[in-house]
Amino acid sequence: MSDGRSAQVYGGESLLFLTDEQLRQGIEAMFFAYRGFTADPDRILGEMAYGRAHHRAVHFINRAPGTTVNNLLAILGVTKQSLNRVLRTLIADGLVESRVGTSDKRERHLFLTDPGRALEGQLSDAQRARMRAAFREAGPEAVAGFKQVLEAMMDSDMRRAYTKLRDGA
Amino acid sequence: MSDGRSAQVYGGESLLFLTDEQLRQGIEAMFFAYRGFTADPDRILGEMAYGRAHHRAVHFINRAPGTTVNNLLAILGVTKQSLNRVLRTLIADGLVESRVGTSDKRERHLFLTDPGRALEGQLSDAQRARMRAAFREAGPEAVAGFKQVLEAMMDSDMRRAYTKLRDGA
DNA sequence: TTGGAATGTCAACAAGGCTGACGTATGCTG
DNA sequence: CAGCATACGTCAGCCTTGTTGACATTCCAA
Repeated sequence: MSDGRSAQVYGGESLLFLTDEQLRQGIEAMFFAYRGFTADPDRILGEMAYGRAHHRAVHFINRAPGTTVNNLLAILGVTKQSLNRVLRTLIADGLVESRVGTSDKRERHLFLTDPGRALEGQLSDAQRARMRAAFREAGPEAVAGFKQVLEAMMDSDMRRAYTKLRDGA
Repeated sequence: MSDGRSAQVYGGESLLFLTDEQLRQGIEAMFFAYRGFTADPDRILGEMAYGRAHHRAVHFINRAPGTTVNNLLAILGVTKQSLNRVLRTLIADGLVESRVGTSDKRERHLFLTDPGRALEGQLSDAQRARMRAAFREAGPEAVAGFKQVLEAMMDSDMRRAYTKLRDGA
């Protein structure tokens, strides 16, 4: 598997993009790019008492207002204790509102307040700016390929969450 | 910036791939895909006393044998205290060897031992398997686009490190 | 009415970032 | 040679964010 021969030409089809060397490039590209991807919001969050976990929570609450805690848990892939710690501070600081469910009163539905929306906007503006610059530099076809590969890289659970968010909130 | 109008058609050129909606998809794709990207090595590491930080160190030492501590520091983007904690355990466990430099005796050159190479192989086999499946599913053109966008998303420092590793170790 | 689901909370812990301070060995430069 | 800079290691302490385990509460549903 790591003998560097995983991309022999066989069946008459060139698979040079599957060499270990190509795969290693992809791995390192993901590593370095993810750093850039999080750098701008991290800078903003560093000036406050918040971290990346707060950003993620705020992002997905904004994305799907009224989502339940359990729902958010599944998307973020952390324990309820971890998420709860983050949510508690966001609620205490008045950025997130938690409303008891109407049909099922066990559930809590989460919403951003105005200040919460303001923070979300600030963070995602920064992140979008970098994404926009990268998309513009690479061009539409590259962007399509970028999304295809990323989607194929997800665990099936995450892929379902991703496409669900994408195709209709 | 977040008014959803950032992708008007102007100058006669369609920029529909730059809508806030498209950018948000890219952001979420990065988030979900990165989880998949790290999942397999994390599972392996979880069974040992190691974490993601050890994986990163081992990866880049394998990638550039004899690299110095300072060099690795720059690539990983962490403090020397953070890296040192990781390196100390790897050296103590006999996975990494640290040799005093010959020309400059202040420098330490880092190498994987045989057991170190074995671990690196195990981790990168797992990570490559997922990357290979994703590349195969998406196809060569998507892979090219994937790399283009990721490269464009990096900070310039990281981009330099990435291309340097890519074009000639 | 009872079991289970959804939520919240407390405690304890670990990984892995960070800063600051300090020490040592080595290299370079005036 | 003296002095400053560089490379590295280390100690101490802090933060965020993840984990497990235990337990209480609330409420739906069989």
